[in-house]
Amino acid sequence: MVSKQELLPIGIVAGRCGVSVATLRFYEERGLVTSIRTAGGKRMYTRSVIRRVAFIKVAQRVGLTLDEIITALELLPNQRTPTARDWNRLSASWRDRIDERIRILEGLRDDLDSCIGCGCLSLGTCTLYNPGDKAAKLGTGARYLLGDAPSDTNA
Amino acid sequence: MVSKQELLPIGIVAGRCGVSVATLRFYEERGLVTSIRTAGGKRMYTRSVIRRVAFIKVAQRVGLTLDEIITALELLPNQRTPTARDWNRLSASWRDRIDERIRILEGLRDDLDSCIGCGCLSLGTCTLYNPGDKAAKLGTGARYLLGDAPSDTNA
DNA sequence: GCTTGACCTCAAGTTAACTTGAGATTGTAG
DNA sequence: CTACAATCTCAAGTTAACTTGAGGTCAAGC
Repeated sequence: MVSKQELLPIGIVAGRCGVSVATLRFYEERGLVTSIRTAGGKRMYTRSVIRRVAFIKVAQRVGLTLDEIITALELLPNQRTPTARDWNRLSASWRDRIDERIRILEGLRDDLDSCIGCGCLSLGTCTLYNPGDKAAKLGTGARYLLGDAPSDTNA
Repeated sequence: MVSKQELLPIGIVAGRCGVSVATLRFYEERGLVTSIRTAGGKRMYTRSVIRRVAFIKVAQRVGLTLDEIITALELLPNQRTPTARDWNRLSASWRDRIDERIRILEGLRDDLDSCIGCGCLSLGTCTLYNPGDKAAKLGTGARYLLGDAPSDTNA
């Protein structure tokens, strides 16, 4: 199924994708991309890998981890170009994720606004410190946005 | 200047702050907090450390790294409680940072919206892939939001 | 046939922000 | 006096997403 005409070596692909060759090898190791080997053992890529890496980078901008991206990619057809329908499904879920992160930041901004000038930061009463309720329902992907407070050590 | 009456041991402080004792030691090592030692060598903290840790955690939620927080703390008086003015100055700059992150996410969301259904992700034409201009002026603190595209390896 | 650049593998290093573990000490309650 | 929890120090481990390095191979040009 893979037309033989257009196989690209790793250096070219890296250049086109804006990543390093080491990154491509790393992605392959993680199962994010695949390559075909020449008789001499060199990786050759179909042009579709460029789109795939683009996908990965956009997903990372959305805040997904590589593991989450791997999962997302499993929902896509592995060897054919994703249809608008495939893409639609994913991008809609990404949109939700972005919206969620925006909401969190807006909440934080509002809390900050309500605190500017008071200098309180008094635990228990200050809404700025005490993000528990807001953070509770976040997916794992957004945790680093919140500092991921460790569970009580002693309390 | 430190009133002797109210020194707290590390476990209590950890409990009040919602961090582990190891984290407090780590923060001390990094110069984020200070302690007084008992004759036996145990750390004792003034209650102000609780406020300081609260400050650190909020700053982390805003997206600052510990190094940035160290810098921010240096702008604050080291031994007195920060005034509303001190706090105001910092929180205003945090607000800017949050606004910036919100703007980035909104831009990403809009790009995503314009792409939903088209499934393009075609490099060069798709605005979703190709965040260069938007990402360029970001502070280091927000880099992880964008995936921090490596500089050209080959190109 | 030799040089050279692109490529290969595998292992180890990087950064942030902690956490975990080992082994020793303190200090308080019984 | 003896437990025993709470501390202590110092070293090493963790996770993510790569990067860097060492040492070797492939293939095109001269």
